[in-house]
Amino acid sequence: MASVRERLLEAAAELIAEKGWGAVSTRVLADRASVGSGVVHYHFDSTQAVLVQASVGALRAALAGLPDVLESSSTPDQALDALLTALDDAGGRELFTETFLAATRNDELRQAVGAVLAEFRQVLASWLASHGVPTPEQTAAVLAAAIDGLLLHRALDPDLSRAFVVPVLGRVLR
Amino acid sequence: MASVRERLLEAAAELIAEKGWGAVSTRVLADRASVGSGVVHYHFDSTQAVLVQASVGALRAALAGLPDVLESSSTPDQALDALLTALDDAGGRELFTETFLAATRNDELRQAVGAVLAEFRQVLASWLASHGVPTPEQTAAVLAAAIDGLLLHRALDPDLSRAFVVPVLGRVLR
DNA sequence: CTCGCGTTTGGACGATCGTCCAGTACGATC
DNA sequence: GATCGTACTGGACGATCGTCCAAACGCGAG
Repeated sequence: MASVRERLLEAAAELIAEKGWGAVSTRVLADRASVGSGVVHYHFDSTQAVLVQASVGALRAALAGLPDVLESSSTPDQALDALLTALDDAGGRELFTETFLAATRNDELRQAVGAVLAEFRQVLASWLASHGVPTPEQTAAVLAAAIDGLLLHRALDPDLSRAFVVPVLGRVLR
Repeated sequence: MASVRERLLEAAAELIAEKGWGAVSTRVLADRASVGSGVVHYHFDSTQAVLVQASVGALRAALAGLPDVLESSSTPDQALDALLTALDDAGGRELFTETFLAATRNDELRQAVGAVLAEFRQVLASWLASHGVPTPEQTAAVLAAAIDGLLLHRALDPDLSRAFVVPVLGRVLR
């Protein structure tokens, strides 16, 4: 069984995606991790701190998986498809959107998210550059934003499948 | 002075963008509208109902402005630029993202947002079609999602200006 | 002036919030 | 077996939550 600290972080990531950042309370969090409510403030300074660490951790985990996803793709369209698939699996789709939104209202979180996003763009840009995509930095930045928007819209509209999206969004990679 | 009902809806739209959907409370809402706290439940069934009506109203208002924005553009890139400008001005950038996110957790809101989104896509698709953009329906759907993602990322990264974005995203319109 | 009605107020209610803390459980050390 | 420190429990605290309601207000009709 994972440590209590890890269980709390896992529970936090689940609950942010499920109920929204503002609706994750100390007791709901402790219940989901199957621990007493007091343990949250034993391992963390505040309930907000758990949410910040959990969401940033999820972002970093997704970033760590990026090189593998890109390595296994030989064309830009394949990479786009693989990217969408990978992000779909990585925790609830809503987790990333919730984290970005919370980052606009919390300076510490904004800095951490900004750092992860910058590295995401850099990794993506260098792959794009080595595969002949023009203006790789700008393309990577816009692509990152577009993918975030797609994660959000797909939660509302199941028709927005990868097969539907890739042929269109793939045009920015030419 | 606008009616109390209208002031409450305005205040709700402001506060959703400012503090997040889950952090708009009955009393904060009443304070912002400069009314007593009880008046919220005189005009509306619940605090959630105010948020739903306010956010859907803002979405519809943005939709109503779309034809004018498109009419005044002659090229796809111009339209994209005008679209980003218009949405920047329409209430806090975070309002749309918050609304979409809340819609994934509230069936009534999901339906209303889905209807507005469908009409947005349809209007945009027919403009794209008449300006020679291929696969206009799919392009409109992906463009709508990409624009939402850009609104979110721009809140975190001021470098993501229109001049930066349009040349890249404009490639999907070719 | 007085009535009646739509509007608004501010406080009461129980539930839940974040945080804190006295107390318990338990393995390691002597 | 006694002692200790870490990990954890569950309840107490005051603040705030959504909702409801008795009372007061403003104003046109009679």
